[in-house]
Amino acid sequence: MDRLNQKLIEKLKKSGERITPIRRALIENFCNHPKPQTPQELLTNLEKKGLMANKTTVYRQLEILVQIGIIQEINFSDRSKRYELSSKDHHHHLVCQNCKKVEDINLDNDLDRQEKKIWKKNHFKVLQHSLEFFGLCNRCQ
Amino acid sequence: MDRLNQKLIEKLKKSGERITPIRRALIENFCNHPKPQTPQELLTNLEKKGLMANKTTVYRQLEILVQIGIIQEINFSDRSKRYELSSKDHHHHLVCQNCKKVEDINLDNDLDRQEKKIWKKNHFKVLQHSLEFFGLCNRCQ
DNA sequence: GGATAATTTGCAACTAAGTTGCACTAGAGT
DNA sequence: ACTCTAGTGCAACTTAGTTGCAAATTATCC
Ligand SMILES: [Mn+2]
Ligand SMILES: [Mn+2]
Ligand SMILES: [Zn+2]
Ligand SMILES: [Zn+2]
Repeated sequence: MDRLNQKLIEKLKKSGERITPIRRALIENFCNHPKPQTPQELLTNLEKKGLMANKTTVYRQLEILVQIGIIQEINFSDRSKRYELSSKDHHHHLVCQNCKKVEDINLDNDLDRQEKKIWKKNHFKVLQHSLEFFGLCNRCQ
Repeated sequence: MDRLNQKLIEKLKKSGERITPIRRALIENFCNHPKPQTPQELLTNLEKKGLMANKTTVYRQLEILVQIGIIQEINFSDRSKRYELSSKDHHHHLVCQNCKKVEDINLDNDLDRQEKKIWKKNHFKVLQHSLEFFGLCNRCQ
């Protein structure tokens, strides 16, 4: 966990970005929270750690961290986007509509096959996809 | 096309809703435009037909039409949600990132299988999912 | 057709997410 | 320590969507 933290800071540095308290805190936060977070939630979490950041800054940092590939954007069809550490294995989510718990799920081979089919059938070149499942977790049924 | 129109008006009426010019126009619009539209686009399209509607009204009608099941909400991860006629066969979309063209695509058996697997493995009851593909259409590659 | 009651509509004011320009601050290399 | 550039905060703005309420419209009953 702390190793990951260091590794990501290195990655930031190598991309030519400066290491600032806010960036450090954001990365640390992402390393410790597996659940995809909204900018608003991030802002609150930073405050809890005693760092009064500005929302403009958070939005700007999120954009940069996405570009570098440290985090990724996820869409749960609510008002605002969410962000989580980008993992090596591309995955999707099971979102409980009741308790809001989020589970990771991995079914990538299948999606790859789909995209190849799409290429053959529709001559459409898929560059990315979004897939999320909504329902009830084992506790909430 | 015109038959469909009538059928949907009937469905509205049976659900206890009144038939108003705006509702008529909205349904007609959905019948004639296959592409998923934003509330803003809908508003503009109604205006083109000479119907000056209010945005509040459009938002309220969209909510009702979704509840009745006449239209469905789609999320292309942009700023605003989109709406299209709900078809009998649940489907997904290929969205061209260049020309914004939208193609329908049907791969439901596979998703059903996935959801059964998810049930067995994670004990998560999937109630709905969102899946959209983004990339380049045959013309734009 | 006209009165009535309940829906629907429009308006204005509001919330919430996100963006922009600009002046000020603070990292990193010398 | 100095300098230059990148990062930050603030205020003002945009855009999507929501809410309360008064006025207009629809369906129903006579
Ligand atoms: Mn995840
Ligand atoms: Mn469609
Ligand atoms: Zn749950
Ligand atoms: Zn295209």
